[in-house]
Amino acid sequence: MEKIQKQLEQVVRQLFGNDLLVELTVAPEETGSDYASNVAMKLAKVAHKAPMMIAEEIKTELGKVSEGYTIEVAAPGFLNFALDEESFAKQVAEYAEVVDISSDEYSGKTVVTEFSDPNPFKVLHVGHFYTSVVGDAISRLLELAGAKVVRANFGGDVGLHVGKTIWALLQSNYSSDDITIEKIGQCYVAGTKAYEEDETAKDEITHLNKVVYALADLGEERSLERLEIEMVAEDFGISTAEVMRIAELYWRGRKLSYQYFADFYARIGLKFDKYYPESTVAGRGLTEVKAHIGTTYEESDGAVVYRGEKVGLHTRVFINREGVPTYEAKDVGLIFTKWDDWHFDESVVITGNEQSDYMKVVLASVQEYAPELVEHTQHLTHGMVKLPGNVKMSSRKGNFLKAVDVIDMIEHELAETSSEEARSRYSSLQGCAANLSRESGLSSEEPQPTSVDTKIILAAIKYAFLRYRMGGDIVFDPKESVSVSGNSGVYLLYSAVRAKKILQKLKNEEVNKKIVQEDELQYERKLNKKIVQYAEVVRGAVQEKAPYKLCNYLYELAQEFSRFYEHVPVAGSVRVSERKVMVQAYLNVMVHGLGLLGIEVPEAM
RNA sequence: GUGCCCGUAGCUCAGCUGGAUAGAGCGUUUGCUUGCGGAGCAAAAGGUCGUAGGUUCAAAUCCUGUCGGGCAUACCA
Repeated sequence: MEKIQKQLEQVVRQLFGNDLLVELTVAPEETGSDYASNVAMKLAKVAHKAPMMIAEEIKTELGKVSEGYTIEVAAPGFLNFALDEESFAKQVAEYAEVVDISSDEYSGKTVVTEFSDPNPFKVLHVGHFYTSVVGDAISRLLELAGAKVVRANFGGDVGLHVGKTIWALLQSNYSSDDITIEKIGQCYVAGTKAYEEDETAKDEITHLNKVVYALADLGEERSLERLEIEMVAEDFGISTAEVMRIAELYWRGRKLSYQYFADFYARIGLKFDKYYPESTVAGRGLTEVKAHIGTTYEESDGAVVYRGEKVGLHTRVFINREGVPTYEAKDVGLIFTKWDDWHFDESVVITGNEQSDYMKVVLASVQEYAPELVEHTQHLTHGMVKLPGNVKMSSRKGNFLKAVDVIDMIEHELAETSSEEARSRYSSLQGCAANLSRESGLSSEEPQPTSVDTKIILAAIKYAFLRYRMGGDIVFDPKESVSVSGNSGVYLLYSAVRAKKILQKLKNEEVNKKIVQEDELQYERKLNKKIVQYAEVVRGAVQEKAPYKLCNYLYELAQEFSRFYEHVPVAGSVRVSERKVMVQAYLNVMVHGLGLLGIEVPEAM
């Protein structure tokens, strides 16, 4: 394809002295060709000639150098290219050997990807699952393109939500020994409710929040020292015993939270290179913002704000009137900290789209005094995860879908299946759901080696998240995601496993000649055509940081293989050696592509 | 009010740096099981691409208006 493109560009330049962008696309099926170009029609305007005539001229000229393909002209001026069997065979044979599509677009570059970003003291919900899967897939794509990727995770270990939670924990008289991640989650909901409904509670929480900031500033060790505790107690006018309790609850809860995150990430096969708790960047953010008061930021109503209106945005508060840095200032601190840590060539931040304008304001402010950091930063956003039927989830009320619930839901869906036949078909999946639930007790930060069943369920979920274009809300349908047919991860896995089975069979093959039907060659050709497009698709997916493009391609590829599988015998055929190459190439591409999505292919299903 | 995102088949989505008859899956209807695993394959029905204009040889795609939905819009993250 690249060869055709180059030759075509050359001819266009030669004939028309014009180096406009020559586009080569995959030709529609009915044309019987493989690739198509519309240059002739684009040239019609500048050359003042009929498109068909231009196309014919190009065809004649290109025909002199063309090799391995034939050219046709179609109304109203398309140039269609059909590859010879040998050209296909050669390319497919390369994929059968090894999938080598690494590009150098990012070679030698450092990219920091930031995603997932859960807050300690809050529960991981389905949105974290989604953004984690998407962020990891994008990271993998960038790694393939040669980048050194640093997966970063930014989370609010200080902030109002912590104040609310600790307040409720104190109200419930919990000690640091008997809190669990579940109790913390419940107390966050209770604390939020009190904050909204009870003025006294609101004041207490605001005050408590400042105590927590002070303790976090000291760090775990110092904040538990007698001398420091006495000073904090004096500063905030509360008893040393109370400070002690708060400190213990805080550090214990924080530890439980980070362990809970690590456990979850390990279960889904993901590992972060760097955690940036907000407490570790808040100071830096405060310093940067304060240093630019009067130039970039200004004081207003006792707070420090940035007037986004001057660049078409809105005003946001960076330091509130209590002197506490808001999320804005912490994000400023994070940008500088990342820069100091990695000197990134690119920083990719992935969050929900509700933060779109927020991030613009933060970046616009930093742009004024550290433009080089902002120029290398890209903010990607995604929508919310919704359930079928437009079910809304509210995290404030606590009635939302937890990340682990996703797995439970699938288990539930499977159990609902009523027919005897289907039940037995699903039994292995049920087992794996149970397996995953059990694994929740594990506490290793390394990604867990996954069993066959776990691979299937993770594939189902990850694929269900990744197949949508990023940006808008997505609908997660548990039923469809484990669906054994259609555009699902399970379907892709199944098609790959079938290919494996064919290859295993061929190891002890007996030659049993079968006549090759004419239509079999059509299925071969279609499969080959699809396989050969892989490198191009990956390039596009990397460029646009769009894993969904890869998903779409892999699904179409699996479909093409399934058709081939149904209609074309491999074992025993006189074309067994040629077909073996195709199957091997298909399997290699599928395994490689799914790998880029963070999905593993099991040996059997 | 202002800004951003979205609107394509009953449902969920591709297609959007303009190109050939707008494509998939689910669901519905109908076929295919001595066969490398039927967790599959084949086929049918289903569309005024929200709507009205404009630009162009050519518009789902670009521009403008408009309607509908979502998000953001000062001390949460």
